[in-house]
Amino acid sequence: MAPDDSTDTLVDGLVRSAFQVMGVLTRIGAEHDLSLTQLRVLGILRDRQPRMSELAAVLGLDKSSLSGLIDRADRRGLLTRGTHQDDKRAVVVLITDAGRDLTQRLYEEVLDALAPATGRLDPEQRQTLAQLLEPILTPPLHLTPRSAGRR
Amino acid sequence: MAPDDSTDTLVDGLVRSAFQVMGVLTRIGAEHDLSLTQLRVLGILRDRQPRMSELAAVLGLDKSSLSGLIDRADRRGLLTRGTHQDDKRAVVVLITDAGRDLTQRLYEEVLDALAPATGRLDPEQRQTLAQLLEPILTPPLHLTPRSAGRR
DNA sequence: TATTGTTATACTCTATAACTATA
DNA sequence: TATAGTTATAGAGTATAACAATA
Repeated sequence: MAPDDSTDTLVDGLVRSAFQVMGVLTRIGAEHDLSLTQLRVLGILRDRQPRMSELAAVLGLDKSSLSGLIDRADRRGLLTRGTHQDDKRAVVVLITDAGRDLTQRLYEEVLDALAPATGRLDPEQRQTLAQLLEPILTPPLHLTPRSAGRR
Repeated sequence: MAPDDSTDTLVDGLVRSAFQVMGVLTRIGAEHDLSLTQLRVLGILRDRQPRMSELAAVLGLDKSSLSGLIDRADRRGLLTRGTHQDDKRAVVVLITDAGRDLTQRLYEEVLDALAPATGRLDPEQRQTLAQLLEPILTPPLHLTPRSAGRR
């Protein structure tokens, strides 16, 4: 309520940069026949093995929406479904080697695509920018890391 | 190529903040039965009267995709189609008063929704952050402002 | 009874291809 | 001929509702 000028300007910049970044992610995803959501799923699976319901919560989707999404990525061999040790109702989602390889390639393409933008700052400015972004980032929702109880 | 640590960390922050901002925009849009793209269209129309082809270019969509999108927003009275003065093939898109009102309300909701995040910085930090974002933002594609020749 | 996930259904979003009208 | 926009069509993404299996 009663936001000041600095907030206004900041939100404008955040929204514009968000659209710009999403544009890059969408384009790179599309070049590999991946939707933005699938891209995001692969990113999440790099270091987690969530169950369907956890994944749906993180993505802000209904669990029914996830079934088809995971089906399509599964059919392409990017991930697989596994069973949960303790809860026989649950399904855990696991990235495959092929999925991991693709994700790594995509990540490098994103870095390259954003290089002209990030390169307009010097290293010190990049560090400051990253540090200032940190507090505004919501801590990622807790996801069971590397499957329940393991590690 | 050969990105350093500061770039890596920055891109990570930019991507995460992008997903966070998009999450807010998607949710607020959905609460008003608007897709992210429709939200963006309304934002663009606040101060421009682009033709269909220009709008498609800015959004990165095929023009055929835009027809239905504009149809649905038109049916809801948020915008209208007008004719171009010089080119009888062209259609310009205009926001209506109702559309403008809704857009203003949505903008305030976005500010409110992001307030907990932006409030974690003090005004000086907000200003610095906005200034550091500026150089990484692509200048918005040129759109005929306020219809060709007017103003 | 409540929760996990899937399926059936419907609508939006998007692209490709074919079309009409105008340049 | 080329460009602007629409329409037809098809596939992906999403939500709601109903369902089976498990807790």
